[in-house]
Amino acid sequence: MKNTATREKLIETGAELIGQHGYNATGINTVLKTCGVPKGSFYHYFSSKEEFGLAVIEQFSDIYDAQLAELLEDTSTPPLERLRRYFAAGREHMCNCNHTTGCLIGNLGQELSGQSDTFRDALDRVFQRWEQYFVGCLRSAQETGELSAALPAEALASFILSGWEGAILRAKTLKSVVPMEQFEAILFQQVLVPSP
Amino acid sequence: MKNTATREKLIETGAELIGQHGYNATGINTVLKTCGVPKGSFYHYFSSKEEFGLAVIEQFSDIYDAQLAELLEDTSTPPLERLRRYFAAGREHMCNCNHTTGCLIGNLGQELSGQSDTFRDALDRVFQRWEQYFVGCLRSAQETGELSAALPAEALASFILSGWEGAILRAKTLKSVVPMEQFEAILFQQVLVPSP
DNA sequence: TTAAAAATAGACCAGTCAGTCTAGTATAAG
DNA sequence: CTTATACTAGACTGACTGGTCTATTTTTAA
Repeated sequence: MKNTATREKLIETGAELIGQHGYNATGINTVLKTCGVPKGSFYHYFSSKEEFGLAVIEQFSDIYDAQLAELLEDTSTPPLERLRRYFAAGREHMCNCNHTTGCLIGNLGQELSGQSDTFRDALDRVFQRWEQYFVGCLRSAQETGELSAALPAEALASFILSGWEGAILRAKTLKSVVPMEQFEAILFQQVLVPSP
Repeated sequence: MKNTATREKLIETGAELIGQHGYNATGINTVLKTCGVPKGSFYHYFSSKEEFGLAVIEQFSDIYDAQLAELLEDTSTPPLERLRRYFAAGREHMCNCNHTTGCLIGNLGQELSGQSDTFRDALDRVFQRWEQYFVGCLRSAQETGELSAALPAEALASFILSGWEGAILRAKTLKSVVPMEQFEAILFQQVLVPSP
C-alpha cells in the first residue's frame, strides 16, 4: 500500500513554507513540526532535502500548469483577454499573500540556480513550459488579428514572462501591485497591439 | 584611528559570496575564512549579520549608482543610446559571472523582502533610486524627440526596471543572455519609440 | 612614557541543520 | 496465523550556525 496522503501533506506544507521563506531558510524540522509528521516518515518518502525540494517544484508546477491551461486556452474568450485575466489572477494572488510569496518558481530561480544545476534545470523547464502557454495564446491572437504577426510569438512570450517575473519581484520589495499594473498597462498599450 | 581597510575587505568579500550564494546560504565563518579576518574583527565592525548585510547592500548600491550616473547621464551620448549601453554592460556582466550572480539587489529582494522589513526597505530604496536614473534619461529622450512624450517617464522607468530584473532572472535559470537580448529588442522596437 | 582606545585573535557556546539509526506498528499477501 | 513490506516514531549524531567572551596587540593622544 502507498500512503500518499502523508507525502502530499509534506509537499503542501513545504510549498507554503518555502514560498514564504525560501529554500535555504526553511528547515526540514520546521516543515515536520508544522504538519505534524515525524522525521522517519520524511526520509521514508524523500532521500534528501534536495529531492524534497524538487518534488515541491514538480507538484507546484503541475497545479500551475493546469491553471495556465484553463486560463490561456479558454477558447470562449478572446486571446488577449485571456492574458488580461492571467495578469489579474496574478495580482489577486499577490494581494492575498500580502505581497510576500510572489512566484515560487521565480523565488527559487533566484535563490538556487547559482547553487545547484539540478534545481536550475528543473526550474528552467517550468519556465519554458509557461512560455509555451504564452506562445499558444499569442499565436491565437495573431490569428484573430488582435495582435500583429510582425513580432515572433516566441520572442514576445519570453518578453512577457521576463517582465511579469520582474514586476512580481518589484511588487514584493515595494509591497504593492503597482509595478504589476504598470507592466500590464504598457504591455497592452505598446507591445500587444494589432498591425498598424 | 579607524582601520576601514579590514571593514572594506569584509564587505567586498561578503558582496561576492552573497552575490554568488545568497544571504542565508553565506555563513559568517565562510566570509572570514575567505578574506582571512578573525571573528573578533567582524563583530568589532558589525553588531550582527543583518547589519553586515545592510552594509553590503549600501556599498554595492553606492558603486552601482556611480556607474549608472556615468552611463545614463552622459550628455555626450543620445539618451536612448545611453540606455543601450546600460543594457550592454548588464549583459557583459552576466557573461563574466557565468550567468550565476546576476543582480545582487534583485537576488536579495527575492530572498529577503519576505523575511525582514529592514532589508525590504533598504532594497526598495535602491530600486527606487535606479528608477530615478531611468526617469532622467527617458525625460531627456522625450526632450530630444527620440521618445514619444505620450507615456509618462515614471511608468516607463518602472516597466524597464521590472522587465530588466526579470530578464536577468530568466538569464540565470537559462544560463544564457538571450532573454536579456529579447527584452532589449522588443523594448526598443515597440516601447521606446518616437511619436507616431 | 603612559594610559586609553581601537583592533586583532580565536576558543568557546547554545542552538539548529540535514541526515541516521533503531524500534515499533499497521497492512497486505500467502 | 505468519511473514514481508510499508510506514510511523523520535532519539540521536556530527557538522555548522550566529554570536559571545577574554586576552592580546597595535595605535593614538596626552
